[in-house]
Amino acid sequence: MLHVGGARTAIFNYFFARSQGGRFILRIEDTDTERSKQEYTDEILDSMKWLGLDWDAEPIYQTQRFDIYRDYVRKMLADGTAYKCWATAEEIDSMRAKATAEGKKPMYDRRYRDYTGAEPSGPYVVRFKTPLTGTTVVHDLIKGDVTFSNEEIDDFVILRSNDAPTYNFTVVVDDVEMKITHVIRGDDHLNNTPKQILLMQAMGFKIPNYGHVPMILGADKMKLSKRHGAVAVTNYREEGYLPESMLNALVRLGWSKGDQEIFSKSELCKDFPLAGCGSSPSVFDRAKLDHLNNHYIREKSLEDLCALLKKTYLVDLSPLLASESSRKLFEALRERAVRMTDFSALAEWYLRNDFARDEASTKEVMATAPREALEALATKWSAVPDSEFSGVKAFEMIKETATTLKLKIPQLAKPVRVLLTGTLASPDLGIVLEALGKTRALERLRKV
RNA sequence: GUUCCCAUCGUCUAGAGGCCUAGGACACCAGGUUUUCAUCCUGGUAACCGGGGUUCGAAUCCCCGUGGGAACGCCA
Repeated sequence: MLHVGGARTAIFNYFFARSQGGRFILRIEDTDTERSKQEYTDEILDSMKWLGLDWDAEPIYQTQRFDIYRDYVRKMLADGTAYKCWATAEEIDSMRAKATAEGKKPMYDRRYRDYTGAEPSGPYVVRFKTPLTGTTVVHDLIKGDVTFSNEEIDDFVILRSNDAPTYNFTVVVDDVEMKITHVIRGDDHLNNTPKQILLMQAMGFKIPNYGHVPMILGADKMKLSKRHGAVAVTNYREEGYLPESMLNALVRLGWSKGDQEIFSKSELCKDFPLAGCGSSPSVFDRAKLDHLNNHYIREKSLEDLCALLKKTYLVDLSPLLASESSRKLFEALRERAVRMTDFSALAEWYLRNDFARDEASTKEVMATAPREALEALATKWSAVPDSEFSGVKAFEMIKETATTLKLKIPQLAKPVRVLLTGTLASPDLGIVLEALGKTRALERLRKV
């Protein structure tokens, strides 16, 4: 799945590429043939499309380029910058245990690095002959220069015993072959970067620019994981968030431009200064996402909302588009919807006559409801000719009735609201009445 | 454990030595508007991790400490 961290990285890459007039290319790093599945890739592509991160050209799958990587491995073997290693898993485990016991980093002990004897039979991997001395500096666009001592870096595996190349090797080959100018990724990769630079140097490649963005953490400041609730982009779509909100929320995580909070996709495509990236990790906040989502829902036309609700959330609000009065109601609902999934509950009382009621508030309000006032109101409403019944007029009658019977307006308005909508939290009564119309309003009022 | 990264309100952040009595947004609280809830308007609470330097002056630069994160795989 594409989780929010990955999505944020993709967003930074996308806007950086677009704002620079560059190309944004999607590469599927599926070299772990045991674990990669097309359905996972499909979900990622689906999430990218939903966010509106359109990529240039066809995605490149690394599994289709294995021959290319193997050629490079052969070359390195031939020029002595890589070597075969026959160490077994058990041997490597004990090497690491030994190193740890000595207070060192768990590493391979390089026992086959200079091996010149006869090649043992049995499986082997190919390892990179990492320089034993010196330092490697990552000139990071976000973190600045980061220096690594080469002796900290293992003779890592570049070709597995099943003949599949590893991530650190394939990305190096591809970054160069695909002429990648900027590599922007999570800072969990910062430690990989010197390995990749060393490989590039060994193969005589030009080093691209790197930028490592800080991670996104859960509310407990731990690495974001499933126990923090929704982490997949598709979860958020299901929960009723708009791609605009997601994009806006994610782009402001670890990046800013002065005090600006609202950013549109087109604006970011024109201008996305990398200098706006911060260097400390950030916590993803649902409350802020909610706020943004309400903001973007309000910006949508009723037609767009209706189409989106039908397509993605299987909710049909087209009856609300039908008349002037129901459109006014739709507009009022749009103001209060935080998530797209809120609409069906918000509009239910209008769409169905057997709508669900909020039992608690109904009971409470109706217990003290002024029966005679409700009846008087019903009589007044029914006396109005159908063609002259309006929300404004019907609401005026509520006020009149209340005043005449020496009631405070809310004493009558509250029960009316509950009877009409089943809840105390509904839009303006004038709008409700106008949308409902005389017949339905009366029907509900008489259900005392 | 080792290496690397990071450290401003609860959260996202502004801040590139004097403009900082530390600004904005979300959340929260209070008041106002309103026929309810919400919206909307007004106001409020709330932060520079600690200690040393450097400097006339430090949230900003340096060092140490502390805390957090990441990496150390025949995962990516």
